[in-house]
Amino acid sequence: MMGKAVTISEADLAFIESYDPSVFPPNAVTADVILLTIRSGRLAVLLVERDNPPQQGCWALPGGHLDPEESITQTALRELSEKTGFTAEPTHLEQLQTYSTPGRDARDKKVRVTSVAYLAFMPDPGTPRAGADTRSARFWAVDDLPEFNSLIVQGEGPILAFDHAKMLNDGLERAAAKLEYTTLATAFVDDRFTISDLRHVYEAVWRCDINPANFSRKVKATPDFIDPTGSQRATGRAPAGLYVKGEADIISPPFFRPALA
Amino acid sequence: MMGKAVTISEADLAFIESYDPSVFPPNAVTADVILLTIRSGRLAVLLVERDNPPQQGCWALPGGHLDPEESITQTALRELSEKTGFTAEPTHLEQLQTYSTPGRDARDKKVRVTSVAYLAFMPDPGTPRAGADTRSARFWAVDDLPEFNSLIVQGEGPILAFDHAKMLNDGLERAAAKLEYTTLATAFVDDRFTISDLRHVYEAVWRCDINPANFSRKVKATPDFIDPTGSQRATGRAPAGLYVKGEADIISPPFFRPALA
DNA sequence: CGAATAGTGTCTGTAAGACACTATTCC
DNA sequence: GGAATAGTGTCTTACAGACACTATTCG
Repeated sequence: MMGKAVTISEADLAFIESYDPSVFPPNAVTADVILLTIRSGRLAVLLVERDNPPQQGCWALPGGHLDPEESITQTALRELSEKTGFTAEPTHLEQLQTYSTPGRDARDKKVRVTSVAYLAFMPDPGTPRAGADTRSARFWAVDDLPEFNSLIVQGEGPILAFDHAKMLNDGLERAAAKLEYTTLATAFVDDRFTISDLRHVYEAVWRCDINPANFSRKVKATPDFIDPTGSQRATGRAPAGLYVKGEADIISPPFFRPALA
Repeated sequence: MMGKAVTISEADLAFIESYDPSVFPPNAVTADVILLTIRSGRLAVLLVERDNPPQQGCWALPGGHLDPEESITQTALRELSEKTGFTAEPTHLEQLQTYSTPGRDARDKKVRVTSVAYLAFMPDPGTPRAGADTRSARFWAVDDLPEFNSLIVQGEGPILAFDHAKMLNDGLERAAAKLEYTTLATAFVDDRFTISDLRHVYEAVWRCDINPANFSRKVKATPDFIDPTGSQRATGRAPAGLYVKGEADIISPPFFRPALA
């Protein structure tokens, strides 16, 4: 559903003319992107190594400031492209949550920094190149990141800047939840894929094993989840059918992930 | 899980000293609250009639500007209290989404206005009183609001300001979805409630009839959803057991709402 | 051949939903 | 008594998950 276009009345035009925005305190608004992909069967997230203060040398989610004429979603896409050199857009992008706790960014001492986090999925886009303000950029397997709620030991993994560990955690939970009732697993695989490819997405995001027989049957029984192409992929041990994403965005009944261990 | 507390290094302190926030364009950040309750068995939302431009005379979600020292969640609670006179806090408050499309607020001509929408639930708190900048404040039954995606005819219902119709729509969808897999229906009823009370919440939010027999059995079979108090309420036709909310926040397996008609 | 993968058949346990039926209270 | 509400019993259907089994390809 679209919002109704806002028309500006004459009374409002007059008001705006005389409106003084400086009566309200200044704010900075940024967008940060949690870009997830599957590499070597493992769930991985894109991080950039900061080349400037604050938190110079820490690893952070790619992101940056909202420009005046762009939507915050456009900010997310622009920063992702600028910081990583990727030309392809993610196959899925959704807003996750907004983080605005006072003190989350050291710059809060001068201006309040509110960040809108985005969650993005795409098939493995290859190796990023470091962009503006970044020392390096790479995918990290989520399993290789330090436990978010334990002490971080130098050298064992990247140190995450700001509250990005919390953002990432929220994003991983959202991703796992969304695979239950949507067809978003297809956002992680190439245009044409096998049912095994799709199952590997579920296994990576949910961190569990899934029975191939039951999964195959369930995917094929869900209306408009996947459409057969008729062709087969013969690179594996046995030939497997190739499919494309179907029309459905919501799957009903849902796929349930196993209860947490 | 908590985010790691951010400690500020000496390098960052020096950086912050010299940091000039005016290199980034100015922004306004606001919080708007979608407060839902059940009145006379119908789902209702709190709206305030604007007494100042822009969109003077339109109905809007209660909300306002982020103060420098508060979290955006605190902004939501403060504005709700200021605009309606309610002293009790909602029994549930969660962040919904952030709205930042250029042009969503006429003040965008001077300063970009980004709004963080919150979704709140509580038992019927009675009649609000209009606060600062508001001509009046009242609950509207959601069914009595004009269709969001049709032309709004003057006099048939409140005209919603800004993109608040879209926010409300997103909030209603979130509320309906959350009743499926959480125990949040209890946030709409008093401390002690009957199973019928709880069923009426589901019926109002999902806008459907639910079989009382199956609902009763399912609620009682879900571990830690509700705890019996031992006492009974005798105001209805037949005595009904009184319950309080149990420990669980998530229900598994979920309650499914009927497929959309 | 043996190992690995793709996929079918079949069985079991759980749960949603339909509905008949009983019990209690108010009018 | 009659109407409305609270709650139990029971039956049917659907589906998740377990697992045996077949088919195909690669080494």
